[in-house]
Amino acid sequence: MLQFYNSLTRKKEPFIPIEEGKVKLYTCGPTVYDTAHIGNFRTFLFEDFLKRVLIARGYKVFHVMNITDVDDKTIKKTVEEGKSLSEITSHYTDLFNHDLKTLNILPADHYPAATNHVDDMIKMIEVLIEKCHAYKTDDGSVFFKIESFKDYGVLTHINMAEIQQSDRVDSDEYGLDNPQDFALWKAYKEEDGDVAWDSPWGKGRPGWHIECSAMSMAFLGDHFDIHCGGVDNKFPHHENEIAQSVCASDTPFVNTWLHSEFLMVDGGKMSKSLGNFYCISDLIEKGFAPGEIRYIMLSGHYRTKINFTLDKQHEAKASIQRIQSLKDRLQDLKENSSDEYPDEKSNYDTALENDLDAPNSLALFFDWVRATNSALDKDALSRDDVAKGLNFISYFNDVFGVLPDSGRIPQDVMDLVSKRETARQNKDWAKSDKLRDLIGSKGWVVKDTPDGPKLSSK
RNA sequence: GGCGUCGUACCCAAGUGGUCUAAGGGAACGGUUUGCAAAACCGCUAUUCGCCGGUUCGAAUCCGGCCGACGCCUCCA
Repeated sequence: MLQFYNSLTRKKEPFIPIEEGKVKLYTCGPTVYDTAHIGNFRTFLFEDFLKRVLIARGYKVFHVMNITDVDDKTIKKTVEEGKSLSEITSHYTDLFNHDLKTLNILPADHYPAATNHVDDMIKMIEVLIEKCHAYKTDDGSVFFKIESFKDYGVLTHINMAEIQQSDRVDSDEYGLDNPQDFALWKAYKEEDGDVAWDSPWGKGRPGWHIECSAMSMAFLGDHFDIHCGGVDNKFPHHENEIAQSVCASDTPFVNTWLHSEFLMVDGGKMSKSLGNFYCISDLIEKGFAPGEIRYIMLSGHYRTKINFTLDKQHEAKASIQRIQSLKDRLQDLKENSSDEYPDEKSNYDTALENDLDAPNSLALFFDWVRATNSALDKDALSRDDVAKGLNFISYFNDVFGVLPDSGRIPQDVMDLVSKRETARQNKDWAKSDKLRDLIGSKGWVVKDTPDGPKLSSK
């Protein structure tokens, strides 16, 4: 039984999709004003993991991830660089897509861009005004009236009365009924340049939260199964989404809210001034394999903070290689295929079904790895066990996606290996060792096994 | 100030009332194997779970206090 910790109820609860066998999933995507960093990707990788587990457990997943391509930050960038909004956003959207591919993240069914759904947002705002959940201010902006939604704060348990007294709220917005009311539509300002849409309230642009409500509704309907994001989006973003959506449609909005914790770097916040600010391309340049990045991000539970450090690459590499080398051993012995799995799969599944308990499922998987290696050493594995084992590794990798694609071995490396074999036959160990170093310098490791030399990439 | 998370070995990280003298991975060391390696396997590395009290027959797990780290509180995943 699949169970998730629902941020809304703050409890672990059985997952029951609205429509049997299908899951409608919405995940908050990037704001395309800059390159997404590894903190962003922790969340996207968590969502990928969730989706892969759902698929592995037999659900058909319909996944929508938005692209925020108009907001304060994108507009600011436009002004800074003297480019058009679409030039900026298409550039960073391309980079984002590239990183998704690099990290082997399963593509969503749709990546709607906010600017393509302004009409949907306007319609939704009109409904909210009609129902007296929103009001227009003198400058032509529209705000959501928090008071009008009695459940405001269900997600974050925020007490609006107290916040009002907080020093941190600077009321630079005039004409609001309540300083906490949030913008659905922002009236055009000089600094917006040519970024504007016509609306019943005049020229302007949508507020941030409304896009997710409008687009999730457009693709997934009023009421759907799972909505994910990083913890920092709980307030105000998701709280506001709930308010808008519920008030507009008069139906429940999302059944299960899942939030992933923050990524820390070197024990603290990632920041450019500390020099610990990394994007995916930075890590690839530093020699990280995509699978290693995935392993680091996925090996901690999604609801705990993980601390990213460069030296974790070593750990990830070693763990992945351990799995890969077992796979190679089994592959060499494979004689038949099978649809079955080792018995250990059942506990592994149970761990994943328990709120995506990746650390535990990894531990169980490595238990099996050791047991299987041990059996192989004693030559005690049947043909069926070999086939089942390969299935298990492939099933494991369907969810974690950390094993490297089996790369082709370059011809020059193959030649060096056969030269070395000749040297070894002649017991010319000095030459043999030299050749091994040379092969190593080309990025490959030779292992001498009773069945001859085996190559693996470093 | 409000809300919330966390503190387990050299490092990462499970476990949340008894089966815990605490999984799993990395690292170090010793051994088997190997021409030497690599990989693999075996052994070894916390009688103890930030500290102090309390509840209980029994706590890493519950309660209280303290110390420490981190996050959110209007646009940051």
